[in-house]
Amino acid sequence: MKIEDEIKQPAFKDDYQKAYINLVFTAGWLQLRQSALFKEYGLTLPQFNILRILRGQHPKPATVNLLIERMLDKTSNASRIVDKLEAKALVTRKVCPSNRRAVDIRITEDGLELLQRLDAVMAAQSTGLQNLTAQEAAQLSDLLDKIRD
Amino acid sequence: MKIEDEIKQPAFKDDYQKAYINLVFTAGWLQLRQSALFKEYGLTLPQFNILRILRGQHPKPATVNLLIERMLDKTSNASRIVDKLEAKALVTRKVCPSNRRAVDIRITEDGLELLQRLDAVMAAQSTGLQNLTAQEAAQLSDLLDKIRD
DNA sequence: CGACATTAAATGTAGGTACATATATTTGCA
DNA sequence: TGCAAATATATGTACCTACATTTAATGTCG
Repeated sequence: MKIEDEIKQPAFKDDYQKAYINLVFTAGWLQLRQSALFKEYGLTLPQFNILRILRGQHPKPATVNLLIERMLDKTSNASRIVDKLEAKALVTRKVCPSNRRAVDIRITEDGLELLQRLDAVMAAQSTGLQNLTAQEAAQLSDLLDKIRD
Repeated sequence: MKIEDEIKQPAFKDDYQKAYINLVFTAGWLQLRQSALFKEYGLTLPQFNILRILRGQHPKPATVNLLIERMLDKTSNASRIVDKLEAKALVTRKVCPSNRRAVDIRITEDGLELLQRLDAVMAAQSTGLQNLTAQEAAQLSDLLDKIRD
C-alpha cells in the first residue's frame, strides 16, 4: 500500500516530507511485525535484542554499559529491561569482581534455549526486507547513512 | 557516522540485516531530533502531530477516529494524547451532537498560535533529510513502499 | 591521605505504545 | 418494538522511552 493511503493523506508537500513520513511509518511497521513474532514467547522486542547481545558475548558477561552501546535505542533503560529478563530467569546479574560499580550480566541456559527456538521462527519468516534485492537493500542503507551525515 | 559504528557492531550478516537495522536506527534518530525541537514548547511528538491534524481540519472538528486514521502510529492512544492537549487548553473536546458516541475535537486559538510559532522553528531547521537530493528522497520512498508490499 | 570529580548502575517521573476490556450510543433486523 | 451486533471512545495494565536524579565505587591530584 502506498504511504498516501496508509495514513489517508492525499498528497505531501514534497519528496522530502513524503520520504520522512514513509521512513518513520515503515520502521514502525517493521518493528510491529517483528515483535508480533516474540509475543507468544513472552518477549518484547527490546528484551529480545538484549538477549541477542548477551548471546553474542556468551560465555563472557556484558555490563549495562555494553548493552547500551550496542542497542539501537541508546536512551532506553537497559537496567530495567534486564530486570524483566532476570525475573524470567533468562539472564543472571552479578556484581563485577574487578569493578564493583559494574554488573556482569550473562544469558542463562534457558535464555539460550529460548533464542534457539526463536531462530527457527525468524528463519521461517523473513525480516520483511525480502521484497528488496540485495542491491536495493544496500542502496537503502547508503541513503540512510547519508541522512545522518 | 556509519551504522556499524553507531551501534558498535563490526559487520552484519548481509545487506538485508544491515538495511533493516539502519532503517530502525535512522527513524529513531530523526524522531529524537524532531522531538527535541518541541520540547521547549512543552509538546511531545505525538501531541504535535495531532495538533497539526487538527489544524488541517480547522475550523471543522475531528473525531478520535479521524485522528487515528491519520496518525503514523495507529495503535497509539489518541484519546489520552488529546487528554494532555486538552489539559493545556490547546484543544477542546465536546460530544458530537449528531452522533453522541463520537467526540468533536477542535484546536483552540492557543493551539493555533503555538503551531504558528513552531512553523518558524521547523522552517529554520530542516527535516533532517536535506542531505539527500529530491531525487534520492523519492528513491528512498519507493524502496520503503516496496518493503511494505 | 583526602576532597572532589568521574563512572556505573539504579531509580523516579512523565508520557507513550500495544492490546484487552468496558461503557455508551446507534444501527440492523427478526 | 426490542434486542443483538456494531461503532466510538475511554480505561486498565504491562512495558517502554526520555531524561533527571540518586547511590555507590573508583580515579585523580593537590
